[in-house]
Formats: sequence, structure tokens, C-alpha cells
Amino acid sequence: MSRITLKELAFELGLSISTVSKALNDNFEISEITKNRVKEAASLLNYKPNLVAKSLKTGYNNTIAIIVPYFGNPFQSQVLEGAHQAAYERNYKLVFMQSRENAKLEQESLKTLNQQNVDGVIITPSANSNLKYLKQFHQICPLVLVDRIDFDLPTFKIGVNSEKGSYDATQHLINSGRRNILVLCGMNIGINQKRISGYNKALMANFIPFNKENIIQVDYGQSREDLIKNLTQILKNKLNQNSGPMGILGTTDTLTVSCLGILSNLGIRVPEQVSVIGFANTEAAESLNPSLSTIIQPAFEIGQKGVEKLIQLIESKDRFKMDFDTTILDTFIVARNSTKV
Amino acid sequence: MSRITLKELAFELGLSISTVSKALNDNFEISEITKNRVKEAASLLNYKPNLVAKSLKTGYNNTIAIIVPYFGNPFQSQVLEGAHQAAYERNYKLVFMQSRENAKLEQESLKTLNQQNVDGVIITPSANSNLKYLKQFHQICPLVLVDRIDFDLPTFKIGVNSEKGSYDATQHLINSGRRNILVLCGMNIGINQKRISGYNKALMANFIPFNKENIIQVDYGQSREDLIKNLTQILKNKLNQNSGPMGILGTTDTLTVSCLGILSNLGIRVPEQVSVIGFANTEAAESLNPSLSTIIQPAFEIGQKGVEKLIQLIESKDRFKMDFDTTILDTFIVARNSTKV
DNA sequence: TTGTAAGCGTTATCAC
DNA sequence: GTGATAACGCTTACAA
Repeated sequence: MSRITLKELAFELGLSISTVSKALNDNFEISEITKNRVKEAASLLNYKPNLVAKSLKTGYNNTIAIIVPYFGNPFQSQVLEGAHQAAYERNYKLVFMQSRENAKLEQESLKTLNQQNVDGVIITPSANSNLKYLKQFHQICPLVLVDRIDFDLPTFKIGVNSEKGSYDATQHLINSGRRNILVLCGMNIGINQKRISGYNKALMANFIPFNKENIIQVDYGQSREDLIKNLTQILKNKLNQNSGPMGILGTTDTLTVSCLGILSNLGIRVPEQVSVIGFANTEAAESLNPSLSTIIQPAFEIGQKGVEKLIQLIESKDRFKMDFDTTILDTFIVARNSTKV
Repeated sequence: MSRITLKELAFELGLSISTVSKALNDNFEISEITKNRVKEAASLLNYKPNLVAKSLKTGYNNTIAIIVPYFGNPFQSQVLEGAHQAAYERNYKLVFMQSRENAKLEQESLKTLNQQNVDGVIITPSANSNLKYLKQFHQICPLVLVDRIDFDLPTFKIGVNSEKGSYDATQHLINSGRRNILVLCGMNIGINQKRISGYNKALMANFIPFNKENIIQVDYGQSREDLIKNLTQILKNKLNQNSGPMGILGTTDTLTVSCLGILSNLGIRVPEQVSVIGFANTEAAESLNPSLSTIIQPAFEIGQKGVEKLIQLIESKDRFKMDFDTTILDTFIVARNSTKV
């Protein structure tokens, strides 16, 4: 890879290795004159430091890792983009790992990363993640939590104001004249609790009684076909029971997009009969029919901030005595045709 | 990170460092007895080799990188998944980079990776990639091409049989009774030529005259809103001109999905009036309305194979004298409602 | 079969 | 201000 070494550079300049090294690192011991001479020669000879050697010496690898459940998930891929950009700007290598919502795979990945001497890890824990293991890992390697931050771990956390997001979305549905609002929930993770709670509060604020039958829990472990079949059945029942304009709030993009397709198959007109809004970061929302109103999470920023905080942690003197803060970012609504009045 | 070193392990065992190193590496010089003793102690003391030190010594970093235009693109994120899995299985670190279809950013990324001493790079070149630079880079660092492989570079390439894919798709439309078929094209990259050519051949095979007005080139550089506006106009014109059942073949998922939304806005019924099929790896296809028939590319496999080939290249004795082969994988069609007869 | 020692390319401590 | 020199943890001739 990199051809020329410090040794060769020093030889060319007629200086010692240590002088050259110091000069390149702007050490105060070296005269400006020599510094300039060295730097010029370095760029002329296209000298590139060997980061591996540096790493061996310093103990730092200049590599961080990020673990998310699925690369392909639109929200998560945007988190990756943000993390990539921040890492790239700071000249850190970024290694990606995928846990597939599988705690075992997640643990293995962490072990691998640790063995590979990464300097730190950003993680969106899988749905059934093992807190004890995370804690243990955090003892030996800096860890930062993003997105799913309801874990009792003393570290930096970057998350989203889910409660407010779903409060706003519910209010948006109410504003469009719906008082009978279903919530489609996926996996039972902390975030969903928050989303339901935001929904509740919005109902309360509008004096709408809460009906627990309106919370629809959909098993996420099933195949796509089963999911759709299942959801079709549930929606059909729900819609038969009730009359008058309804609203649906989807808590994941998969569920919300599927829901839109199903409503259309059932011949239900959106937004005339049912108004739909969902948490979704997919670009496809614009192209759906009708275009889907969405609550957008600042995914890119989450990834970015995650890297920043992680690097801060890595470069700190004592990472066990830090002032850990939790960053909560706001969602925003993009109203499209699926909630048009 | 890793606590215990070879030295300490050797001390515990009362052996020399080199004996322990050899034993762990299954060197033939060491007796079975010692090997077992060493390995047992190693696992007992939870010895983990310092890969950085190893790297400095061997010159290999156990790290490869993959550069794609966009992480968020469904096809590309599946490529990443495949690459990740293959790298993970072989205990290679995988670094991701995003070029945003920007040749300059791509070059910078390559430079960064080179400076970071990665052992090799898998790349889907950006639309306007600089072949000369790629060639130059390939001289100093193993490079493997995936997806966009129409570059005159002596290396392994993994691609897709785009011609056959669009031939099949066109035939599928013809089978569903369409003889008047539009093609929506995005950027002008090699792959699009192949797709158009496959389309042509299918027309010929069915004695349908080629009409160059049916090839619709859509500028990709524009914003989403512009794209949709533009596409709406084009489709409206096209559909006004012609009568009888039509077909549309989309060469990218973005275009195809947008197209579906636009047709619906125009009040055109799919598949009754217009039958639509497109290259698309997005899971949303199933949930669209109508569900979208797609030509699926084996993205995961592309990523996997890319890593395999790259590692083969890295671990070869003389990487300039290899028998470079090009792997062409087949697409397959998933017929859904948008092309229903 | 095992041990000694050099060296990978840096950084850092201490003389000069 | 500059230069020897000793690490960092490992692999690998070569010596014993």
C-alpha cells in the first residue's frame, strides 16, 4: 500500500527518524524551519503514515463500528449514512454489522468487533438484546446507544422523541376530523410504549376516550404474506365494527405501507374513508397511492451524533467518569394525500 | 481491549513466545502435546491475538471495503448485506463507503481507504467514474467490480444479466397482451444499454417494430418533485398518443415506483389499461397498489461473491497474473398484480 | 522440538 | 533542537 516510510523519508532529508516524526506531528521541540522542510518533502514524496504501526503504538485503531438490526431498513440505512459521513469527516474507519434482531448474532458481532480491536461501537440493540452483556461489553469497549435507548446503561444515548412524534401524528389525524383512531404496532420494544403513550395523550387532550381494542399488535416474526393476511383480517373486522371516518397510525414503515395496500385491496378509499399516517423514513412514501403522510425521524442526524459522541468518548481521558447525556431529537410530519381533508 | 498477550501467555506456560506463537498457528515444528497445552491455556486465559500487531508484521489488515453509490438504495443495501455476511464468515472487517454517484467523492474515498491500508476494495463505480483512476488504484490495491462491470479493468467482476432480465420482462409484458411498450430509463450507464438491448431483442423475437420514441430517458439529477412532474408530463403525452393496452418497463425501482403513483394520479388503471413491470429489489413492491411485478436482481449474492473473489485476489500469490473471471448472475421475475392479465 | 532475536513503522523518553 | 533507543505484540529465520 503506502510505499515510503518514515525511515526513508528521514534518510532523504538527512535527519533522524524521530526528528521527522516529531516534525510531522508538529511537536514544539522542532524548529519551524525543519518542520517546513520535512512537510514539504513528505508531500513531495507522497509520504503516508502507516496507520497500522501507529495503531500498534498508540493502542488506537481509528476504527469504530456500528451495529443495526437491518441495513435494508430505510430508517436504519439513513442512520448508517449519517454515521458514515461523520466518521469519514473525522477520518475514522467505520465497520458495519447487522444483527437481524437476533441477540445471539448481536453478541457474536460484538465479540468479533472486540477481537478486531475497534475503538468503539455504536449500537441499536436488537429487540431482545441482552442488557447484561451490553453492560459487560461497555466495560471493555466504549459503547453508544442510538434509536433504542431504553437501556439502563451509563453512556451516551441518541434517540427520538417518539412520544411527541405520535402525539403530533394523532393530533394531525384528529385535526383531519378523525376521532376513531387505530394504532398498528410491531414488536414490543420500549419505543412502541412511548408511541402508544403519545397517542393516548393526544386523545386525552382532545377528550376522546381511549379504547384498548384500537391498539393492534401485529406479530413481527411472521412472513410477509402472513403479515398481510393477518393484517387484512384485523382491519376488515375493525372497519366493519365501526362507522364514520377513521384514522390509522402506523408505528413502523413496513406496517404502514402494507396497511395502505390492504385498504386498497379491500376497496376502502384513503383518505375519504380512512386517513392514514405512519412513522416512515422511506422515500417511497411520496410515490405511493395515495402518497403517504409520514412522521419522519431524523435518522441521518442520529447516526451523525452517534459517531460524534462515540469519538468524544473514545478520546476522553477517563471514559467511566464522563457526564453522559442523552440527546433526544424531534420528529416532523410530512402531510401528504393519505391524510388530506 | 484484548488484555493478555503472547508474552504473558508464554510466561504462564513456561515456554518461549515463539513456541507459543507457533503452537497457536499449528506450526508443524511443534509437538502435539505442546500445542494442546498451549491452546488450552490460551482459551482458559481468554487469549485473543492482537490483530493490529499481526497486521503490522504480515502487512495484511484483515479489512476490506465496499463502495456503493447509496446505502439507502434497496438493491445496494442488499449487496451490502451479502458482502457483510461473506466478510463476517471469513472474519474480515468490512468498511462501507458511499460515493453518491460522485466521481470526486469516490476518488477521495479510495484514497482514504488506501491510506487506511485496507487489503482490498469492492466497488460499484459511480455513474461518471474515472476509469483511469480506477486502473491506477488497482495497481496498488486489489479491486473487484460489482454490478456496474462495463469497465475495461483486468479484475474479477460480478454482474447481472441485464439483457436477459429485460428480455424476459418485455416478453412477460408481451405475453400479457401488450405490444406497445414504453421503457423508462434513468442514468446513461452501461447497464441501461444492455437493458434496452434486451428489450429490443424481445420485440424482434415477437415481430414488433421498434419505435425509438418509446425509450424514455429521464434525467436523474433532478429533485424528486421535478422528476415526478417531468414523468407525469411524458406519460400523459405518451398515453394520449396511443390507444390500446400498453406496457411499461421501468429500469430502476425509483422510476418504476414513481410511475405507478403517477398513473394512479392520472386515473389510469393498472393493469387494465397499462401493465407495469420494473427492475426493483424493494420489499415495498408487495405492498404497492397494485402490487408491483418486478425483475429481481440477486443483490445479496452479488455482494457475497464480490467478497469471495476479493479475498481470493488478496490471498493470491501474484494478483497480476490471475485468471480473472466475470460472474454473471441471472435475474428472476416476480409477477404480481401490475401485470395481471 | 524449542528458544533467540530481528524487525514490521510508529511514538516517546531521554541524552546530547 | 536534534538524535539514539526502547517499546507496542506479533511472525519467522536461524540457532541450539
